Amino acid sequence: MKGTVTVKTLAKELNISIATVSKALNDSYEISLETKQKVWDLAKKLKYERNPSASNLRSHKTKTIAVIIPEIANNFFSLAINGIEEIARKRDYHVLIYQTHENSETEIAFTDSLLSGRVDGILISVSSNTNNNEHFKELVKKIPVVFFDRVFEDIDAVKITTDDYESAYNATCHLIECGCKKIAYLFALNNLVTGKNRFAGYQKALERYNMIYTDEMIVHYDKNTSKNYENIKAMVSDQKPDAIISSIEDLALPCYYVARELNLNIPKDLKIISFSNLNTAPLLNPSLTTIEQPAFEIGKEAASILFKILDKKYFEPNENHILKSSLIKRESTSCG
Amino acid sequence: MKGTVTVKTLAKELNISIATVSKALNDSYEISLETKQKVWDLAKKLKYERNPSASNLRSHKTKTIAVIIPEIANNFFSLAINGIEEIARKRDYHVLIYQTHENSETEIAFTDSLLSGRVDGILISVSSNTNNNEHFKELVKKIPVVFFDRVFEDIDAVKITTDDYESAYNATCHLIECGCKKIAYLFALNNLVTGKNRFAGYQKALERYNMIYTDEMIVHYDKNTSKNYENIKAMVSDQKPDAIISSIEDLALPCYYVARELNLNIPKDLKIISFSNLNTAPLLNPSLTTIEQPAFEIGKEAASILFKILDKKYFEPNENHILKSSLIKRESTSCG
DNA sequence: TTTATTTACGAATACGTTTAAGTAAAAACA
DNA sequence: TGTTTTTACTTAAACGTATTCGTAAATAAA
Repeated sequence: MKGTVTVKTLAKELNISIATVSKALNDSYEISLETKQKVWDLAKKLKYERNPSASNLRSHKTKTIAVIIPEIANNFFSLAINGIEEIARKRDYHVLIYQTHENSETEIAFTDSLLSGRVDGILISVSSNTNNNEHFKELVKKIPVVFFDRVFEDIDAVKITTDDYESAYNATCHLIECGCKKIAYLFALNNLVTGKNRFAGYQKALERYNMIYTDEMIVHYDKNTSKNYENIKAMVSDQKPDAIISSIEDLALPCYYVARELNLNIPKDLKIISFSNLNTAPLLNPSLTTIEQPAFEIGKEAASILFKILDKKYFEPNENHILKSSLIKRESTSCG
Repeated sequence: MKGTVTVKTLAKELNISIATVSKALNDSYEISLETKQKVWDLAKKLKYERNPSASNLRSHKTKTIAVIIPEIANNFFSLAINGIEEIARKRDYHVLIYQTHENSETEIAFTDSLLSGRVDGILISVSSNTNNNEHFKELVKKIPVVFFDRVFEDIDAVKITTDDYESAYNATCHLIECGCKKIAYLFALNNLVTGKNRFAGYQKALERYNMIYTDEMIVHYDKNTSKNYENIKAMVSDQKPDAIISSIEDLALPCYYVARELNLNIPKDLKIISFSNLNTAPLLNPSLTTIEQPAFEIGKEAASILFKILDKKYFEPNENHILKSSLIKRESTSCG
């Protein structure tokens, strides 16, 4: 690259050594303020930008973090990235994005490739059909990793989650208190604590009110979008539940279509409640009762913790930070 | 880093030079298949991962692109990133994300910092209050850049846009044909061709039907969300339009709230149409007529073109690729 | 056979930065 | 005064890879 301005350029121009220039740029105590100022001024004038590759190679710091998520085109994850980006920005860190599309192999390929020293740390929300946590157990030994929202239980790393159990429990109670007798459940993330806790909260609430569920009332998430629609439709037709709890946003919207198709009135014939960060929830027809996760805050928290680890100011890897979700009651569960 | 496996490790193990190892890893014709195979096998066995910093430093190729957008938590942009990521994935490229939050200075800081050789190319959808295209004129001389959706007219670079003029024209005609007599316009992106074209399409349609608009019927986008709501409400109260065209999604939802507040029935009293990629548009109350941009395809196209440029297989920088949006008519504009 | 060409590799250097180690001069101390 | 310490720099060696150039052996051409 001709014309590139490097430390050499600055050094030659100022008649000092490149070491001095480098140290001045890094605001080292070894350099006099006078010299630093000269270097900074010239650097600004010549629009010097430190070559990140050279810097990384020497210092082993990349000022880059990776975010691995299932899907970016999802309200929850894009809000989380928003939070992550905000924190990264303050620290002048760069953010790499990787989408797994819920594919476990892709996920492994990403994490493996990130071990080459491309990033300082990783934020990950694991793919729903990952059941191999052995791989992650190895990963966390090699590079700082913070898990958020979709996490494993027995991994020696910091995890940021929401109160999945409690919020599912509360949501179910809300339905029961509205008089629902048969509450179906749309099950997703079943091999992650996230999904397990949500389901457990649902179960516990039923138990408390001496209610039961059968396997026929549970619809499991399918990668195939139209399959999901079909499965929900079949379940609703067969079982005729008077309420549905959806453990993820993607399964809530099909419910609306199913209700229309089967001529069921929401909330009269069928009440719906879903984990969701849809900002149009209040405007839906009818407006959707949601369990809203603090997605932005989760992102911020995850990134903050990661940076604390990178700063070596944090030494409790096996900790679970739990943020509170909020149940926002709307028309889709209005009583009577 | 102790224990890191480098070319040196492989070379020592196989009793060959590091040059040979490096060439073998890059599948050079200079190396015999036999040797290559030995290197590949050992690399796999030892889980060798090429150090990207060292590689970049030497080769000046980063296998990384940057995406600069106003907001990630926006359906259009997250879908676009999705498309970009898909293409990048196929090429084993890494994707850095930067959010400007519609701040022009942030935008300039990002692009400047990216000139340090951190990325091979840039995809950008410019911030709405950027009116300084001089900066971008300089930028495109220094690094491959592809603009998408939010673009400038007179920049010597490839631009990927949608048929903003035509789709705004068609949308306006649709309203007029429904009998609307007074069509208000929510104006955004006014210093970009994108915004200008949309407005021009609106104007042209009115003109064709010998209709007029006054400045009072135009609401300009404000950074402040609640201001937007207030401005729209004031305009609707004062002007009593029978239809609104919103040039961006963010201004469409406030219309729903305003209509509720003012007790106006959509579509009877007020028809609404908006540029939008909301996947809940069909489920809103009432469902929203949208001009839907092929966001995913725009991302794919932008990334594809960027890679062609990086491959030196593309030499028409000043070209505008126009993809078609689709007008999806729903209840918010239903006639009679 | 001799000569020219091809094949397969190695030595050495450069990419731009950081940093350990060394040093002269200035300042502080005895 | 001489001695130690501090200040402000410089020298030189890395970090891990890619690449130019050189070369010995193998093959082809004469």
